[in-house]
Amino acid sequence: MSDVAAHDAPRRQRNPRGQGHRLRDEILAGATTILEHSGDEHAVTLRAVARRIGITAPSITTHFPDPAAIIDAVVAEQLGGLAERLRSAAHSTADPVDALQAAWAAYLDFGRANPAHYRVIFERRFLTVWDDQQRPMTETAPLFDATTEMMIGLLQTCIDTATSTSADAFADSVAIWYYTHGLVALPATITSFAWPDAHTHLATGITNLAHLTPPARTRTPKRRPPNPARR
Amino acid sequence: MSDVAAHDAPRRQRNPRGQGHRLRDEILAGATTILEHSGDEHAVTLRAVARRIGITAPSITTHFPDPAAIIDAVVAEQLGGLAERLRSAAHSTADPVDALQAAWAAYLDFGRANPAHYRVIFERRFLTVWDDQQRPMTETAPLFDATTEMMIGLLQTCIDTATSTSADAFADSVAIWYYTHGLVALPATITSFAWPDAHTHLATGITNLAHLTPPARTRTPKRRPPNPARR
DNA sequence: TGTACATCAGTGAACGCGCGTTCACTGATGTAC
DNA sequence: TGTACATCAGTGAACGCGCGTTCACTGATGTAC
Repeated sequence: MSDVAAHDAPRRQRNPRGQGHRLRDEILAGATTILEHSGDEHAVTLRAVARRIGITAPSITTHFPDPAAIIDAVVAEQLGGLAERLRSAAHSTADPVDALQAAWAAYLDFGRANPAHYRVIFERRFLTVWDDQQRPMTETAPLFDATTEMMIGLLQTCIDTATSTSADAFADSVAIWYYTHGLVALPATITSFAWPDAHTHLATGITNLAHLTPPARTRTPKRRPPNPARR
Repeated sequence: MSDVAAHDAPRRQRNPRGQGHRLRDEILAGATTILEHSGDEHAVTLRAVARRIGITAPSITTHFPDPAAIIDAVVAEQLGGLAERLRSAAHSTADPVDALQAAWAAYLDFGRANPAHYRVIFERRFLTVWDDQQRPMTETAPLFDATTEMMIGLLQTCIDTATSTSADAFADSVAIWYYTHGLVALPATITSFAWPDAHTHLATGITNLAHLTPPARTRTPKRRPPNPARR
């Protein structure tokens, strides 16, 4: 009936002896697809994933204790993808201001292109970077730290090259993060509001929050009707 | 077993004839409590709400067709509470800049004091302000519009009194909204990161994004360790 | 003032569904001798 | 080179659970006459 059910794998060849761990990747891929199509992490059940990749539900237990563990693994994978995009964008130019803008634009693009994955990373009740016993998640924690450090470093470089008058690269980077998160998340939730153009808004927001010095991007004020138009 | 189950209502007196609609309020209150305690909208099931207020599940159907309708009603109610707080804060002072700051500080406080209710308003997949047929939700839509207009008006007043150099009250109000949403939502999700003080951050963020003119609040730059501390 | 009836505000048992979990099993492939 | 056995990668039936939904019912209260 559902889009997900329509793509059930009909038949499947068993992995060769010693290659059972390959199923882990298939489970992850199946869960990622279900998440993307449904937009709801609760749609990722053991049985739904099993149906999709053509195995039985108990086979998943070997690799993941419960659905939450599958989501954790999807989060780790997606966070890796996001980190790679940010790093790539930051390295796309030698100009410090452009690098800062490009990295946050990549963050915005990732969030808009992958709303379900963005949600599961940044809107789940707890992003499991550290587990219940405050032990870092092996994959996620160093990646998370390295990425935040890189983003802060981009603003620090602007400060060091006198293209930003920011007095606190950490605090102002967090400010940019708050802003960009809202830019991704609010329009995704409230679809009936007439949100302004995201990329223009991002660029001017970063200019303001990062205290970028002229020549900064110019702002073009617009007239608007008394009530925001609806789609 | 759970906190929710521990508060099951043991006995209940039936509403007098003609007062059946009172049950609607009890259902709403029960759902609000479950949401607040569990932090998860999926915990609001017909049976869970029924257990909590001491009725049977089918009795709810008279008032709400399904759990989503209950959540919609909770959202409408909570949005009303938020709107009232914003309005009250905005009217607490005659100074335009203080009024702007106070209103957004009230937004921040609401989000931090009621994380589960904030989530269900602003992080559900769709905020049902308009329904499937693009008809406005009777209660929610006018309230939503009036509140956004009021918040934009606060910045417009700053512009009109020359305490803001903003050229676009709408765009810059949306910018503040993005920022404040991030300030509420990101620390709620990522609890292991050393977030800076929220109220200080909010005040300086608004100052920057609203182009408030001096005498503005001064920023006190801080040193920080190379890696953010963890709790 | 009685009395029969209608209505309202729910109850309580039963149903099917999808879920996670269990447990005995299957059948291909490698290994010991 | 055979053959018995162990291991691996799963299968498939069955279980109990909470869920939304159905349906016949109950019992108090108002209304018509």
